[in-house]
Amino acid sequence: MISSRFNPEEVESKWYNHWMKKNYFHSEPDDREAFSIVIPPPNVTGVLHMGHMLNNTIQDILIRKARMEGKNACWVPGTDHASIATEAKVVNMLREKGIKKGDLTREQFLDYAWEWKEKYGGIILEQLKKLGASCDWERTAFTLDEVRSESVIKVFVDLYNKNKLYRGKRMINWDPEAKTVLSNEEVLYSMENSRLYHVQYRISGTDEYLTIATTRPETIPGDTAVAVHPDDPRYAHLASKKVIVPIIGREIPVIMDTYVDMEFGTGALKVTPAHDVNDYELGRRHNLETIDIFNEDGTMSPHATIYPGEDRFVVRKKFAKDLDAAGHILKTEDYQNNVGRSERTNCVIEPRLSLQWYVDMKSLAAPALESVMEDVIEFFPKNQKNTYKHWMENIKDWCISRQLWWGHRIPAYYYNDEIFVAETFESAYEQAKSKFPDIQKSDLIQDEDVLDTWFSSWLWPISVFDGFKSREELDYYYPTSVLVTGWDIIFLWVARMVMAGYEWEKQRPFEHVYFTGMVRDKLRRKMSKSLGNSPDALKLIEEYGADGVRFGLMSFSPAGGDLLFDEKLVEQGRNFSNKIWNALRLVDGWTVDTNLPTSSSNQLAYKWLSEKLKEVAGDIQKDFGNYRISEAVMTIYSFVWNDFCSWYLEMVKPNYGENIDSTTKDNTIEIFSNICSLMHPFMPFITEEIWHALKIRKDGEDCMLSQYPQPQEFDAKLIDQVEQAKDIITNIRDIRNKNGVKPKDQLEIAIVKSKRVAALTALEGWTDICIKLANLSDIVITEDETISGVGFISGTEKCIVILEQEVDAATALEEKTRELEYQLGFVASVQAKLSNERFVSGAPAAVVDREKSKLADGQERVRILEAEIERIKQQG
RNA sequence: GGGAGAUUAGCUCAGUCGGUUCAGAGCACCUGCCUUACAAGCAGGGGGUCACUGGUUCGAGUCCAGUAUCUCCCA
Repeated sequence: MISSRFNPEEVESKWYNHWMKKNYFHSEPDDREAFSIVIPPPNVTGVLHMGHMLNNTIQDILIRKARMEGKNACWVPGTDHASIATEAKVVNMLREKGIKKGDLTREQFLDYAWEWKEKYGGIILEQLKKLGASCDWERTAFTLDEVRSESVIKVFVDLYNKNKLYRGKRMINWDPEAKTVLSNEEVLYSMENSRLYHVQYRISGTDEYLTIATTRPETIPGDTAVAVHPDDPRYAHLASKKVIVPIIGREIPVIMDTYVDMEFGTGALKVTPAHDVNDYELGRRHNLETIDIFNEDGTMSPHATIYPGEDRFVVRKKFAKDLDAAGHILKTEDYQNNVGRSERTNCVIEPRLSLQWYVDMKSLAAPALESVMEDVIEFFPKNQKNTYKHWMENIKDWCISRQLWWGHRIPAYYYNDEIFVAETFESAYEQAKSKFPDIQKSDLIQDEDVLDTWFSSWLWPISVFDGFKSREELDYYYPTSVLVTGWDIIFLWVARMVMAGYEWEKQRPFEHVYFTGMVRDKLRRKMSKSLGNSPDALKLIEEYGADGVRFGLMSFSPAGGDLLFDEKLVEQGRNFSNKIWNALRLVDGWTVDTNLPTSSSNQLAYKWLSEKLKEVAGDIQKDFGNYRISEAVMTIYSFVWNDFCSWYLEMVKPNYGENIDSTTKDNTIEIFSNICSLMHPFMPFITEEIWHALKIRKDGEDCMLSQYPQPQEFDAKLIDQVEQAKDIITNIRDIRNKNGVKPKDQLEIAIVKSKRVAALTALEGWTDICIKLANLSDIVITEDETISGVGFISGTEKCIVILEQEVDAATALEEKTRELEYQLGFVASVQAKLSNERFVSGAPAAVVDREKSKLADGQERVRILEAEIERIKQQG
C-alpha cells in the first residue's frame, strides 16, 4: 500500500541518480536544434539561497521543457571566482590559523586560496542538484580555470591592442578594508545619520573668520582651498584672499566656482581634492595641490600630520574635539547624507586618487545598445529596456584592476615608464627587447594587480564553450537561447556580456533575457544574511520537497516582479505534491474487471479531459512564449487539482467495493501520464515517480524524456457542454447545502425543454455524469415550467430541484428578486448599447452580434426569473 | 536633482487588441462535512466606487492629462 503522504526525500535522490546514470543532462552538438543556457555563475563562496533557487528553478523549467520538445538542450553550470569575497574568506581562514597575508608570498597565498576553493568551492553546485537542476555537469566551468583564464588574458591583450583599454590616474572608489578599488556598480549608497560640523577658518591677515560646513572634519588636513560661489554677495570681498586651515596652520586660497551650492550649509565649501570626487574636479579646474592624507587601510598618513596611523573614523571624533577645544567649531547639527559602502565588505568607501586600468566603454556600447533597443535581444519584461538604455547612454569607463591576488593577474609588464602588454611574459619581453635591446628579464615587472571578476564573467557565454580558442562548440550553442538573471545585475553583468558578444562574436550572446525579481520577505525587505530573514534553502527542500519548493516559488513570481516569500507558498507546493500523490493512490488501487463494459459517461469524461488537456497545452505554450511562467504554473495547478482530481476522477471513480473497466483505467493512466509530462519541467521528481508507478515502462522510457504535450485543435463545443454539466451539479450542491439536504440523499431534478437541453441530453453519458456527481435519482425533461421546487438557471436553461421538504419561500423570493434586478440591469445596459445608432454602425459586426446574443440570453433569463417569482408568490 | 514604474478583494497579484455575463486567481475568511485517494482533504459561500479628478470614445479597469501616495534606478 502506498503511503497517504508523499515522501519526497528518497524519491528525489533516486531519480536524480537515475538521470545522472543515464547521462540525460549531457549534451553534444548534433543535427538537432540547440537550446542552450549558461548559468549565472554563483560565487564559489556562496551557499544556496532563495534567489538562487528562484533563478535556477526557472532555468531548469526552461531547459527541461526544451529537452522534452526534442531540442538539444544544454545548460552549462559553473561558478565565478569572486575576487574580493574569496580573498576575504581566505584571509580570514589564514588569520584563524595564525597566518598573516602580509607574511606570505603571492604564490603561497594562492596555494592556500586554491586549497580553499577545492574544499568549499563546489558546495553550491551540489546544492543545485538537490533542487533538481538538470545541468550538464561535465561542462562545469570556473572563471579562474585554465580555459577561462586564457580567454580573459587574450581579451585583455586584444582590447589593449585595439586601443580600447588604458591605464590612467583617476579618482576611484577605494575599499579600505579589502584594500582594493571598486567599480561604481560595486558601491551601494544609502542615507545614513551623521553630523554636520560648522568650522571656522581664519582669513589670512585679518581677525575675520569664514565658516564652512562639513561632515568629514578628519579630511581638513587635506584641504587645499575653500570655495564659494562667485555670485555670493556674502563672500565677494574674499576674492584672492587666503584662509588658514585650522590647527594645521597651512595657508590656502579662497576660490570662486559656480559648482558651489549657495543654499547649502554656509555657502562655503572646503576643498579636499585627494578625497572627494567633486573636489577633485574643482582641484583640476583651479590647479590645486592634492594632499593624500590617508593610508590604503583608511588610517591617517604622515601627510595628514595629525594622528598618523589612526583610523579615519576615530580621528573624525578626536579631531572634531580638538577643533572645538581650539574654538573653531561654531556649531554642529544632525544631518543625513548619502554614504557609499562596499557591496562586499560593507566598509565605507573612501574616494581616492589612483593609477588603474580602464576599459573604454564608449567604444563598445553602440552595438550593444542598438541590439536591445531593436529587440534583437529581447528583454522580459520589456520595461528593463529603459534602464538599460539610460545606463548605456551615460556609460562611464570601467575600472577593471583590483589590488588583490586572487584572480587573473593583469598581463601588463612595466619597464620604468614603459608598458608592454602580452599574453605571456616571453612575448612581452620580446616586445621590450626590440625597444630596449639591453633590457634584462629581471627588469621587466608584471603588474601586481588582478582583474575585476566581471571581466571574466562578461565573456561567460563565449568562454564556457572555449570559444576564444575553438569554434566547434561555439558555432553550435552560440548565441545561447535565454539568459535568466536578476535585474540587479543588469549593468554589472548583462550589459557587459552584450558588449563582449558584439565585440568578439559580432553577435548577440543570447536571444532572450528573463529578469527575475528579488526574493523579499513579507515586509518587502530584501532577504539577507544580516537581517536573518532568509529561510534556510536546504531545510525548505527537506521539509517541503524540492518539487513543493519549486512550485511555491514559481507560483507567484512574475517576470521582473519581486517575490514576497511566505512559507505558505511552499506549503501550497507541498500540498499540491500530496494531492497528485493521492490521485496516484486512487488510480493505483483500482481493480480491473475485463468483463465490465465502458460506460458512456466514462467515455465522455475521458473525451472531455482530453480536449481540455489540448486546450491547456495551448495556454501553457502561450505563457511560455511570453515568459509568463507563474501563469503557466497556475494553469497547471488548476487543471490538475480541479479538472483532473475534483471532476474527472470523481466522474469515473467506481463506487466503493466495485471494480473498474479496463478501458477507463487505461485511459486514466494515459492521461495521467500526459499530465506528468506537462508538469515535469516544474516538478520533475514527483512526476517521474508517478510516471513509473502508473505502469511498467521500458528501459529509458522516462518522464524526463517524454514528449511535451503540444497544443492541438480542441473541441470547444464538447468542453462547453461538459462545463454546463459541472455548472448544474454545482448549483444542485449549493441548493443541498442551503436546504440542509445531505449528500447521501438522492434528489430529482427537472429541466425545462429547449433546443440546447435536447443537445445536452443527446450527448451520450452527459445525463449520467449529472446523476452521479449530484447524486440524483433522475433528470426529467419537462415542458411544465410551474413544477414546484427550488429553481436555478444554468446558462439560459431553467432547472428545478424537486424538494419534498418545505422550502423557505421568503428567502427564495428575495434571492430571485435580487437576481432579477441584476439581470434587468444587465439587459438594460445591453439594450442601451444596441439602441445607440453610433454603436451599431461604428462597432465591428462581430461585437454587435455578440451584444445581440447577450441581449437574447439576458431576456430569456429575465423571463424565467419573472415566471419563477410569480410561481413562488402564488405557492407561498 | 534626473528618470522609470506602480496603485484592482483582507494579503500577493493577473486582466492580451478599448467590446464575451468582466470585475478574476491563489491565499486568507465564513458555513457544512473525518463521504474508503487525499483534514496537507471534500462540498459550498461571502468579499472590490479598479487611488482621485477630468478628458477622448457609441463604449474605459484598459487610452490621454492632471493630482495624491508608494517603489525602484541613476546622480
